[in-house]
Amino acid sequence: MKIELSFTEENYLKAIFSLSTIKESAVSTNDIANKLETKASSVTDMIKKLAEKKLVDYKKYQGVSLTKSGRKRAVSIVRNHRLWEVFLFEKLEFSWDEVHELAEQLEHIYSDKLTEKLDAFLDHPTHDPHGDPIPDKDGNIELEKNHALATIEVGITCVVVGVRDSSSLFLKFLDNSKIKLGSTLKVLHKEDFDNSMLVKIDNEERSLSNQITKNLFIKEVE
Amino acid sequence: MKIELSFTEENYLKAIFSLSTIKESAVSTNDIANKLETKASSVTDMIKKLAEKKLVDYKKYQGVSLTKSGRKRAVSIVRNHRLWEVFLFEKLEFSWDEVHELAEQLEHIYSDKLTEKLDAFLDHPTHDPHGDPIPDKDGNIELEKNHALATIEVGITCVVVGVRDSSSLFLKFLDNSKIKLGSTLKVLHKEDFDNSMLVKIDNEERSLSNQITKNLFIKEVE
DNA sequence: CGTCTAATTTATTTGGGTCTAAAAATTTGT
DNA sequence: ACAAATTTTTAGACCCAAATAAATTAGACG
Ligand SMILES: [Mn+2]
Ligand SMILES: [Mn+2]
Ligand SMILES: [Mn+2]
Ligand SMILES: [Mn+2]
Repeated sequence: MKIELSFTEENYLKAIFSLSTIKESAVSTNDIANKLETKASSVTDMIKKLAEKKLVDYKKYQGVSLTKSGRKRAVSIVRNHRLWEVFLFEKLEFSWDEVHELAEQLEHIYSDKLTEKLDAFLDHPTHDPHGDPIPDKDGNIELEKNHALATIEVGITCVVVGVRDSSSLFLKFLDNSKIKLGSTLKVLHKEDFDNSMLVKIDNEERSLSNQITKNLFIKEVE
Repeated sequence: MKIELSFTEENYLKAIFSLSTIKESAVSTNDIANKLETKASSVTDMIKKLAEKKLVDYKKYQGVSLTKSGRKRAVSIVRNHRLWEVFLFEKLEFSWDEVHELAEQLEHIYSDKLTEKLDAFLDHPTHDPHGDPIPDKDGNIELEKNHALATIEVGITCVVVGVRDSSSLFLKFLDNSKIKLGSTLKVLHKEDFDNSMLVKIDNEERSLSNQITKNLFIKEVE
């Protein structure tokens, strides 16, 4: 019922999906090569294969975009990935910087039934441990125009809802800084010189570099 | 720290392990070929690769046996497999005839940490849903000289502790027959003609063919 | 038009796994 | 003990997925 794809093919679909949510237009060969750390020529090859299988629309030199079924497949991999991350984080008590790597493996174990059972077992979570939304069974994914902490005005209070950078390094830094999803923080000052920010968190004043504030997604609270 | 092996290499190790628990001596090329549904020549090829990697001891024409490290690896795959089966069966509520296929995939996701976390989450189970023993972290595995129901004398009462055949067909048959691990049954009669057996189960008399009694592991109760 | 950049083609490579057919070693049966 | 049968190993080839370097081409744009 669901065509067999290799891990690599699935990873290409995921990459194209993720790139096409950033810029709305067709995705370029180079961008994909870049993301997957491979060469443009390899990407062209793979794109042809995926086009054969009707997973992408492809016109030479015009970039590539997912078809209905390609998008569906990509989203289901993302759903799988994020559900496994929740499982690893909540049930097995892995830390949020460890889950991604394992989920990269687990996401390819494809079985609709497994995914749905897992989803039910986890009580239909809506977000993964990094604050990213989990697509529903039908492939609908909440597209939240996240704003980064960096964009917030002085005086506003907000709560952390996600991270842009899920690298182990950044996540560990946040752990050490006692910043996690749900943490409340108030912007006290923005430093024009280096774009760093002074915030109050846990009744403590802390300076966060632009590198950090760019990568923290927040929601304002009234 | 743990050498990378392909799925196929791991499956060969598992096959050799499983065959060498049956007959104590070195395992023959043909037996492996048979088990993995491949050709003897392919097996020889693979054995050489595994010997290179010091996972098996191999002398031409003398069959093959696992080295310490080969055995360790094989056992850890089996451990992984059976823990995932428990997870799928107990937590996700898959039926016992569905879990094996998925576990064949999941067993290859190798991460010591994942295995140990899973083990703890499941509360250190000792047996999988088919009654097979789960090796411990150090690779010790209970070798129970299982006897089949077929070998039991008339008049004895016993309890089902495992199955030899884990095929979906057999397991579904058992489900339909309301026979499961822990079921108690008493042998009323053995039919010499076709080796079938008359048993009392759930206060009901039932005739079980030799095909069935050969594949049910039991423990006598006093 | 000419030039630059991005994309594609082509020809090869690498790695993993398998197979057939023929040769060699071992086992079996008398 | 020896020929026949069986098992195992070799040698050579094939196939597939994926990647690459190098050469070529298309598009964009001043
Ligand atoms: Mn992730
Ligand atoms: Mn995530
Ligand atoms: Mn199994
Ligand atoms: Mn089992």
